[in-house]
Amino acid sequence: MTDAPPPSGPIEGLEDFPPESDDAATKAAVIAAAERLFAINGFRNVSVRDITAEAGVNLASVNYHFGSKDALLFEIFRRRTAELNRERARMLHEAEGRHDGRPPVREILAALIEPPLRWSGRSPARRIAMQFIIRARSEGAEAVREVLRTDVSHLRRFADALILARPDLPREEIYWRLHFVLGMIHNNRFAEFDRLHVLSEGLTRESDVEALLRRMIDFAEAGFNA
Amino acid sequence: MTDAPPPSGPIEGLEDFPPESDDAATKAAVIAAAERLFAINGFRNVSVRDITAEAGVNLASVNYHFGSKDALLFEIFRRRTAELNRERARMLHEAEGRHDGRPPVREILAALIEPPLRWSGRSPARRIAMQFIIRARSEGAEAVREVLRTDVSHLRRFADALILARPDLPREEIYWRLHFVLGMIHNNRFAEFDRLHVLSEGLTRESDVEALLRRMIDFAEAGFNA
DNA sequence: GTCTATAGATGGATAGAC
DNA sequence: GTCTATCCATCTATAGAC
Repeated sequence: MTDAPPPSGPIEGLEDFPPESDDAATKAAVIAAAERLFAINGFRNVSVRDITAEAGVNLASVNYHFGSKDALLFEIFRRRTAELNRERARMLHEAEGRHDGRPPVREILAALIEPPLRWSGRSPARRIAMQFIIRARSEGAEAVREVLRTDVSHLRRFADALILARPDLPREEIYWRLHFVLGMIHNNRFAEFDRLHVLSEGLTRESDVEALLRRMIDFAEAGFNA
Repeated sequence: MTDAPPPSGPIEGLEDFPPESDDAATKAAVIAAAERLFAINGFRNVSVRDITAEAGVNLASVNYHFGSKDALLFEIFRRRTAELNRERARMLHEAEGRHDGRPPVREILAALIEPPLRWSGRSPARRIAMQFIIRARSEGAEAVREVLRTDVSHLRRFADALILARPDLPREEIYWRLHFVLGMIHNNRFAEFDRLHVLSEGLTRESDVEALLRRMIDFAEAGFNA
């Protein structure tokens, strides 16, 4: 399963969960290892044994610190999505500041799209975190799916901003178009990029995040203003 | 796992795999049951025991007829996607016939979007089939992912048609926009619809397939022509 | 070709010593 | 809090009688 378990020393992806005690160091190592393995191999292909081996900690520590494998996944998912949505909210807030509380559609969409895109292009740790979120969304256990189905708090303000920006559109239309934009975002998986790469015979390069970002926002804005 | 194992009699979803012999009847029952359970509960939450119980056949028959659980999933996936892509190809072919071999962007996108959308809205069996495809795409085993990554034969003619329709656009741009449209399509899952329903406070009704179809094509066309 | 019984492997979780 | 050893449930896959 894992080909290159890192020895000791600083663990990739740890930067966002700085250990504050010896206890927290173990938790952080487990989280970093689990996030990486889940992101790369998928949830059902990673066992607790894989995680603890990769983290260089004891097999029992997952259950000791998190309660269960599912609870571990859930905790990582909540942390990462909270972090991501904070970035999005901040960008939206800034756009509102620039436009008297009524930013145009393009800036609202940029606030929604940019953070996940930048995560995908920044450090390896960030790319891992983003792929983890994307995979957890579709492969996660019941708890994750429950949150997905019912927690829309982070989307509410985006929907409201869009309604304010386009008061002429029926609200129903706004929601659907937001749904389409989210679909575009969630489709940014490794596998889909690979496929696109094959189809385009190497023409598409997802590593050029700035270009991809511009393309996505152009497309989404035009669709939204159809 | 399964709450209502159907008794004997015609099995839902069987219509597309008409049994041609007694032997094929068992295969068809297994396929129908597996497709339904996978679509509703997800791949990792359905065991071979669940499938054979639901199908009313012997536990061993999955391995006897298909070789393994993974191979069963793979066979259903191949059948269904082949069927779906035949419909898409036919629609594209017809559009080409109407426009001297160079249909406009809107009709090309319609040929891509309409079949999966109509599956989602037609019979319960078709809706199940569509959800199965969507779930298998993200939860499937290695064989499915391998096909996803490398098999682009069904997309090739759509990409070519789009290039022909928009010779002014860089080909790279065409491929990316096609990727965005595919993202919109793949996002039509039960869970996403549920979430949208919560967000819109019941305003969105995915059961109105005609309206959703028009919305999707409008959005995609505008995005493509940005 | 069906079915029962079970092999064989995996993996989540935990007890209990340190 | 860590670690080893191990329990135990679950599941896929198969052997072998019919």
